[in-house]
Amino acid sequence: MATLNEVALRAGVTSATVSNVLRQRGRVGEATRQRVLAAVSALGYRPHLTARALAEGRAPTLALMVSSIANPFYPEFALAAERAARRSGHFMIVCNTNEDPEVGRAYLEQIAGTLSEGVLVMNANLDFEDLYKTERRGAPVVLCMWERPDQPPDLPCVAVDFRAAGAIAAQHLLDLGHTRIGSIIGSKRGGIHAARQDGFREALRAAGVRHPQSTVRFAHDSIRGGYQAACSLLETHPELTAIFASNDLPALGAMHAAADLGLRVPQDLSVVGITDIELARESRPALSTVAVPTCQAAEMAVDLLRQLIERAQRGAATDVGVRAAGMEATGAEAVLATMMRVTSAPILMARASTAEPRASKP
Amino acid sequence: MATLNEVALRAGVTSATVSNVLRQRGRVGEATRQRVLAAVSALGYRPHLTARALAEGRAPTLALMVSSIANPFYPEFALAAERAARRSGHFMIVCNTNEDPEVGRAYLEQIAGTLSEGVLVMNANLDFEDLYKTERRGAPVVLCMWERPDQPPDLPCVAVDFRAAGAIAAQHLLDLGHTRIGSIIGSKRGGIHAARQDGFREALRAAGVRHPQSTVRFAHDSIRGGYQAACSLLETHPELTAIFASNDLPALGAMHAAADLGLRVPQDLSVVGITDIELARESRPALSTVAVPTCQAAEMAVDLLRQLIERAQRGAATDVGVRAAGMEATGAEAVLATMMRVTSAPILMARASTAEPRASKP
DNA sequence: GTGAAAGCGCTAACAG
DNA sequence: CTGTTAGCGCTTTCAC
Repeated sequence: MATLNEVALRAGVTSATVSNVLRQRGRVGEATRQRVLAAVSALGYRPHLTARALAEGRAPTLALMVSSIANPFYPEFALAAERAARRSGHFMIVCNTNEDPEVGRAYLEQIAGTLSEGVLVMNANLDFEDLYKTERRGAPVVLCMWERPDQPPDLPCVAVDFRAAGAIAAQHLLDLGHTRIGSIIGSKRGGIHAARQDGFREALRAAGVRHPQSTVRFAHDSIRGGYQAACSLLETHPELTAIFASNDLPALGAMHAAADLGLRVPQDLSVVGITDIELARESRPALSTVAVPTCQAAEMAVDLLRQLIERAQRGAATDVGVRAAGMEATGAEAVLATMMRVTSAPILMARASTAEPRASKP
Repeated sequence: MATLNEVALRAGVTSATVSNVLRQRGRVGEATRQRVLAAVSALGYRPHLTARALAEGRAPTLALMVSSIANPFYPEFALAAERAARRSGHFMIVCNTNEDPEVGRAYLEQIAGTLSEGVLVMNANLDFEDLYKTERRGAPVVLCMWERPDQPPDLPCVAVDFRAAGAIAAQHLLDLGHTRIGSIIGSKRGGIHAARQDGFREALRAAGVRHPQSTVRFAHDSIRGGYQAACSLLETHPELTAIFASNDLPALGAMHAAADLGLRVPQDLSVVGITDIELARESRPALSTVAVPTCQAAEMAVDLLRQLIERAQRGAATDVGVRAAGMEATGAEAVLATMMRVTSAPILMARASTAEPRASKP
């Protein structure tokens, strides 16, 4: 691998000049410019990214922390995030934490600020303390899918209004005429899907539809989890005409359960999910769901991160930027702490897994 | 971020000593060692990976080239590969080429040898010339899922015997008593799935079962592609009792098609795929398929890459290592060019999508 | 316009 | 045992 110096030697100039030519900086004589360019291509010179980053005082990558890239939701996000990162001149390192905060900490310790200029966090079960520490060390952190725009966290984030998503799902079922609806929440009670559950529940209440605790199941956020929860739900509550799942995977599982119990979807049972992962379009019947702007979120997250990085490099002593409504500017720290972007609203994707309830259902 | 020098200052030693302490190198007095360690934790020192890599003459990452991480097969592989990479002290950069050789080239140009020490290539539609060039520049390249152990490529690779996989799928169908079998190939004719098709076809021929061209469809390697191909197949050949798909996604699509055409799987139609992606276990009915050792392949690929990297660093002038059978050692170049590892054999996962054909089928 | 020089943070000889 | 000295390959003032 040819170095700058070798190129310089061959062109009869100094490495500074070659650097200037390559970076289109200052005024270099046209003649030398040509000589340099010739040498560059003759030697097949390519800049050494590691060396460049070190000299520039930056880091060449962004880190994406996920619990496991194998979760069907993440690859779509990762794809969009990587594209966006490339646009800002970064490569993307994928960090699978396997839901283990220790692993997450080890990653942050090692690469934040040294190999990665900033950190994107998908729901990876990280210790917030570790994230604060990372930030204090100078490596910006962005939470990629915050579920409560109404309650900004102490970290910059991109928020998706999942409460609205839950409400939209509920409204869809209500509009079809359902009144006996079960729900499957793909997290612990009060866990990550709480906002979705709240939105759903409130929409039902507003419509005067009962939704007793006994028709709610908390499940693992997977097809299998949804399957089990749905079986339990339908066994104890055969009168249900619809099931809401807080995520697409459990919704898919619920459809399987229905099939195994001899119920036809959507004639005997309607099923609706949230997210609109690719699989939702490919299932049989196609899953009705509330689409969340995944790609937009990824782009906004990377963009926010980029801005934070720029600010950090400029010394954090300058302007204010976007911040959460209702907050006073109490110094850069506080402003950073509540910086939030909100994606566009979730939208209903009515497909084949929902329909009007059959009047004849027992 | 504290630097080595700051730590040294505080401990009253020189940065070299701190480095020695941290890297457990040479003999450092216990007293100074303690002082250094104290300073390290007082300052919260963490080594700067970029600087370290530059000084050591290595690169801190491995690059994984995939066409799109959103392809359901890749995340499982990427997860295993990342784990393995961590073990060898590397972080993993994901490079989505979007099937575009230009994009792939741009990645290779930029990071191979400068930010990434080596390159893992999943079927990413890359230009082989670019890969050779990358290798010549000193960044080892490993093909991760070579489909023909019998025909080693000119690049180090991990091969999976997909021909055997095709044969196993065929044998499964034959054992069940099927004789009228259609096949869906998830690539172009003679394309990437050719070995799977060959293995399948030969097994049928060996058993004396006819498999005319008219019962073969080439399709896009996706659920949708499989769906369309299966519709076409079943429309023109209603007598078929089974369908073989060269990949799980098209197999899943074939199941959907059957459902839409009023055929029950497996009673009216058996479907078998290849790979055993997670989804295969979660489909209804669960897909019978031939499992391929994805994780093992990932680990072997990273391991092979690690060895190549080590060799490249030692100067490529030493030992010979594993190489394809029947090749003479004609210098390091030639040896490298034909280095291949073969994973353990694919195995049948007989699940619910296959059964004996109904005697009564028209 | 171009070169000389310092330095990014760390490692790796080699002296002492 | 510890310090000194050179870099790794590149960028970036600042003179000439």
